[in-house]
Amino acid sequence: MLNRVILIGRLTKDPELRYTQSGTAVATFTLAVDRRVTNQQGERETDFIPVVVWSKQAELCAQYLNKGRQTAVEGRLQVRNYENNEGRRVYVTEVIAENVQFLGGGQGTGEVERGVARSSRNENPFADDQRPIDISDDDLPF
Amino acid sequence: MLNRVILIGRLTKDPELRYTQSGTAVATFTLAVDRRVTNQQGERETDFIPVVVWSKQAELCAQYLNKGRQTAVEGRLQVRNYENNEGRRVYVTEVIAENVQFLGGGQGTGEVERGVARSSRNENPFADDQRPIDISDDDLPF
Amino acid sequence: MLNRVILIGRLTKDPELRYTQSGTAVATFTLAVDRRVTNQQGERETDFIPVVVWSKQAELCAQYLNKGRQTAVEGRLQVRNYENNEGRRVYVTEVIAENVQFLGGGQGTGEVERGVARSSRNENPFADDQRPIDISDDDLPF
Amino acid sequence: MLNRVILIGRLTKDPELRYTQSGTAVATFTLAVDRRVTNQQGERETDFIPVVVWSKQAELCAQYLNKGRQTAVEGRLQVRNYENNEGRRVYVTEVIAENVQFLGGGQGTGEVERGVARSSRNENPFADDQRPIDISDDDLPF
DNA sequence: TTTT
DNA sequence: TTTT
Repeated sequence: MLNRVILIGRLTKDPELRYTQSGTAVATFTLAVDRRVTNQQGERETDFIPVVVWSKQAELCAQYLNKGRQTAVEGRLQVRNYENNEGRRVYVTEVIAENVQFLGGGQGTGEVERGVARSSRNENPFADDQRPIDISDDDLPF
Repeated sequence: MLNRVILIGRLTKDPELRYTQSGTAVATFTLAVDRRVTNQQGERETDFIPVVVWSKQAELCAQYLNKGRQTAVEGRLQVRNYENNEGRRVYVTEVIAENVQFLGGGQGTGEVERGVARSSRNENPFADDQRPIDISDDDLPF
Repeated sequence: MLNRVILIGRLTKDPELRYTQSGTAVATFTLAVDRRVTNQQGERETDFIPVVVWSKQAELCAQYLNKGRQTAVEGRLQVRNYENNEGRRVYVTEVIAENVQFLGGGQGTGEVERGVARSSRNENPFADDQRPIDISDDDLPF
Repeated sequence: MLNRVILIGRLTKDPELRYTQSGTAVATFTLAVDRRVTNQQGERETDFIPVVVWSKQAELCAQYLNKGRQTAVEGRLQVRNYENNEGRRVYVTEVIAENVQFLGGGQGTGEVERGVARSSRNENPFADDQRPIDISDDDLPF
């Protein structure tokens, strides 16, 4: 009925961009989100939260986001399940992003803003490669 | 840095109430949250989202919530991991509730509102039983 | 960049339904939202928050919501300003709803659930009256 | 019952820091939040949203935030009203911040991080001045 | 393993 | 499997 998630954190790696059979773009990345309070040992823990972005915005993420970049994500929680190769049902909880804001930088720190093309600085195999890979169109949220 | 989740859904079962070694109450339940859009087969899917509530509010949940009850939860996303008995690392994503609102029973099931004591109508083994069980105090979010 | 509001409260009156010149429906109502904490005098205060709903959902609100009904609203904060008849600039802050959930009547008032037609029980002049009135199409959020 | 606001925007000016009679710090500032969609004239409008921060966090805001700084605010909507000098009741809607995240910068863009003392670069009369001023302790949200 |  |  209502399902809303808002996160601000940093990417643990560059996003991965894939395409469904029907050609829809999907980007995935993990956000490291520090907890506000320290634990009983006085350490600040971090949650690592998987994020999925679809369509046009997936391509923008692949183009402008990279490891360490501070990012805000607004979306909803979704639970997928599948059978793993040992025949066990595995549950995966992800945030399906509806709005992604690229932070950290703004006034011009990041390479993004300084105009360095992303494809020139990393090994992302999807940068120039749009071949369809193994993601079901059933996972499309629209 | 910022981690906020807000859900409205219905409990799939009565909440389970447990106590850590140090005596802190923990309630757990699953919220069934319908998606707003239908899928490509025209069906409305549902996400089943695990919720954890601590302390005083855990006891209130055990007392007033029950299967089917419509409920709003405000909290944060947390990812725990542990090694299962096959030696595999399992990741569990849960919503740690900071605020739970008991809403109307919808079609009017709500025994809560009609004043029927919960302990008289179900088999919840924890209703009268506060013995400590196997939850680590390390999981305490405060 | 990011602007998200989520409220659960009760309508202080039946919603008002109007139409812009171009025929778009607009519903407005005020949500009474109790604060979670009491003030220094030990009283629980309430915020009265104006909500605006557009289009199809405006008509659903006019049809199904009424005074006292518990409701969840998800939307964004918007600040309008206009000059009043004394030539002073007045600022109006409203929540523009994107998603409205009709919740259970709580104490069991919910005529909605009991199937009593809304138009038969109130004086709302808009119930059978769709004449355009004075709302600018400039206020349309789309 | 539930009242949650999350904003990301930029400060229109440096924050103002004041103290209540009883010595509690209060910071106020306005966040400029761009709308995601353009209006019917193709322009991107901006909402200017007043934010109030209390206590320790108010002092941190006065110390580290300044005009133009990108900031995330999590809090709740509150509506105050008072009688103006013409005897009219005026309603003021503000976001009471519970969590403020200083963005834009991070890796060292901002003067904040480069260690330039705030008091040396602006005229804020409160920078070295903690005299109590006219804010009622009744407005304290705790 | 799921709620209405 | 993790970010600053």
